[in-house]
Amino acid sequence: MIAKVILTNSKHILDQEFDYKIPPGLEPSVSVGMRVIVPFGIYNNSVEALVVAIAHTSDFARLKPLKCVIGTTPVCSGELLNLCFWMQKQYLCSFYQAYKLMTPPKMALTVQEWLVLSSNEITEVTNKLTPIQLEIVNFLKGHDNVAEYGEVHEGLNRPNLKKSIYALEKKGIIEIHEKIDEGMKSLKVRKVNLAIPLDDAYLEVESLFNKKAHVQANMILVLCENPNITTADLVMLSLGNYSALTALEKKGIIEITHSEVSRDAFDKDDYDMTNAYTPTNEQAPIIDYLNNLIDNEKHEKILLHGVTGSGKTEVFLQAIDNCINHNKRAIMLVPEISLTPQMVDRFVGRFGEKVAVIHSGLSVGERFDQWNKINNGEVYVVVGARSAIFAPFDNIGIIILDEEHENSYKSEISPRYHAKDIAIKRAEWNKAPLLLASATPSVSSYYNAKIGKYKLFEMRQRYNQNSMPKSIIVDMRSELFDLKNPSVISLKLQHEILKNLERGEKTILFLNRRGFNTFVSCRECGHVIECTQCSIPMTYHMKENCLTCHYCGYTQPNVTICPECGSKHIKFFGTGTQKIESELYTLFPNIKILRMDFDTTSRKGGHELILNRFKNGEADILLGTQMVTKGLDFHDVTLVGVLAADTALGIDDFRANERSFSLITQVCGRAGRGDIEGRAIIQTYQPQNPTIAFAKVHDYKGFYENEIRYRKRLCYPPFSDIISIMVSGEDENIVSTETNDIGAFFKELEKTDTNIIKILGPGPAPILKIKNKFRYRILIKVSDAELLLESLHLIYDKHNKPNAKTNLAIDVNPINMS
DNA sequence: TACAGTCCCTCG
DNA sequence: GAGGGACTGTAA
Repeated sequence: MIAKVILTNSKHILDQEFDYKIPPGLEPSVSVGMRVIVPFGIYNNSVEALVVAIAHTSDFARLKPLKCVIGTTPVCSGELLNLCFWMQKQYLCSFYQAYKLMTPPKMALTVQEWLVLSSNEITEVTNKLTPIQLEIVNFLKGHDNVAEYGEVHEGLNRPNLKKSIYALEKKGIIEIHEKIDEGMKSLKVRKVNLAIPLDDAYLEVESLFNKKAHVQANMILVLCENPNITTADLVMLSLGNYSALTALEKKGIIEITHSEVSRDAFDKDDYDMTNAYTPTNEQAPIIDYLNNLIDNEKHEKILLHGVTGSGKTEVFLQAIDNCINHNKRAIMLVPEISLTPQMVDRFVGRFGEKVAVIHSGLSVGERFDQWNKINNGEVYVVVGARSAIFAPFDNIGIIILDEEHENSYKSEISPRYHAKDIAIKRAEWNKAPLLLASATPSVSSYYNAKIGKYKLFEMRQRYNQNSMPKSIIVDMRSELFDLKNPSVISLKLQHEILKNLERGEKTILFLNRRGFNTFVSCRECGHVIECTQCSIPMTYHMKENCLTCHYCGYTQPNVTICPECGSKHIKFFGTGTQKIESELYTLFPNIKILRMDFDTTSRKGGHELILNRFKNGEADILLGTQMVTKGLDFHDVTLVGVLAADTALGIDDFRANERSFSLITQVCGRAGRGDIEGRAIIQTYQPQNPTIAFAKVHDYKGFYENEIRYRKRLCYPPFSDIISIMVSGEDENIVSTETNDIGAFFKELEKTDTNIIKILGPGPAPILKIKNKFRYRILIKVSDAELLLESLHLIYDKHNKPNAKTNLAIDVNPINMS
């Protein structure tokens, strides 16, 4: 039998299949989707690989036998394997890149090479060694004749080092040993129990005390009261030590067992179980419809458009419950920023141990254990952000994407996939319904529902019949000139905040910019301080008195003189969350504010901490960036302020309107979830802008009709696909030339290919430089991206060579156009 | 002449 | 990605 494998070692990204003989003894244990170690290359180095097929014949005459199998079960099901191949084609990435998404981090084996000097009597041959070989021998002599390859490489820093090392091995001067490290493993603990009956144990204690072996005696006493505890706990509780422990084990009084424990992502004891409630008139038909699809194993795409607070989550919970009853699995995707403790509470509260939660706050170990639980079928539901769509389930009953319009579902690194597209594939293959839900569906999804590709459900009423918050638009243009208010907080908003303070109600304020000032410039020469590595203005952070680049994180001390002209007249422009915070303290001296942005939440659990403090009434105002717009459900929040509704409108992107509408609607939806009616103040410099006007009255349909006309007229998605081809690299000339080459290819193709609607560029990207890499780009608007894939693969293969000085990124329907 | 560096191809 | 072979460059 022959195994077709693909190397899954980051050092061998070969992206092709290799055939290996399966030694007869291993035949029963090798199957598709399993990890194996194969001998690779002329020296038969051990390399990890994944079995992607098993065949009877091979086109190659001399096959090597594979060395061994890793683990006992496949890490990749047939479905996920197919998904890897599909992604490889669709997203122009390597098999390895796709495979990495489906397995937990740090799972890969590491192979170390140890060099051992085999004899000291090398004086005769020493003369015949080349200088490099001599250096290696001397290095080993200085390290007790043994060193790891990496050490030698670092210590000598010579090119072609391996060549000389293998030459030395051939001469018999050194030996090369491989040491294979297994990577992440399950956490093991040692637990202690009595090996003899309890009565005998007390007799032992007595005799031990008589022998003055107090430590051992105490340890047994503690163990009698606390059976099955860990060795560490026993030593700690009994003030004992490990030598006494081994002594007791040798005497046969206690026994030590090794067991695996799961690194639990959440403590189940902290959650109260909740029960399903009777669905409302709007929820019931959707739940019935989904259950019917689940019962009959029928794939369908459903769009659920439900206003904020309409009880979408209960629909998810009941459909998932039905899946579990059918012994099927469910994937529940939420955007990372709405993966709040509140959200997790509801799922864990309903399904308890049947849920695995995957989020960015998990440690590598926790992630590994969660993945294993899913792969072993121990859990039924996965709740997680984008990458949770690759959960290794093989009997999926439903896939749900909450907030389906969210940008975070699109990966911005290769493979540049959209979780929605993966979800569609997996739902189709599993004959399961796919539920897309949002209060502000993406224009493309709503269009698909309108033309009948998706089944549409709408929920117009808030749960408990609460009304939508009443919104007021404040024209910020008149604020400074007519009302002489220099603050970025309008008089109207100040008034409403005061009202809330008096009544003891809570307020959420949203501003999509962190830091104190958003850019710093010289009043005399107009020079704007930019990041040294990116072509991006630096943001001023007052607390640290420094300038930070929000693209690469580069931080430098604040400037007092212009680095360009030496002038002392430096001015700070633009408003960030820090500035609002300090203005609020000036306006309302006794106010309590919690600021939630990247700067205050970057520590582990920071997000959770702030929300808990707000929940416990420790603040009057929650002020923050996008993080405050999603999924928060606080009943005593009655006022929401959008400080600058037009920040997202100015962006040069066809999705600017869509983004603004959704952001404003979502944040306003945080108000009035309790019994008191909510209010929303929307501050803008463009009060006549239709997007803001539609958002004010929560009119999604009006917004959609307006937007889809604009998209159709200018032939933007969903009426076309946009493909971005980005070349980046440290040398601007090389990057530019390469981009022009690719541009020429498509310009030529455009003459005959009717699929191509328009080509923009080649030219520099709007942000020319990020992290010292220059970026040039070509944008191609096509009727159907699928039809251009073949040409894209041609370009990708030609321009994506290893060791190239440039990097090529092809992105279909990118989220970020800068 | 002997070693070092470079290009290119292959790895099953 | 890494190694080998073929080839080229360079110091003696």
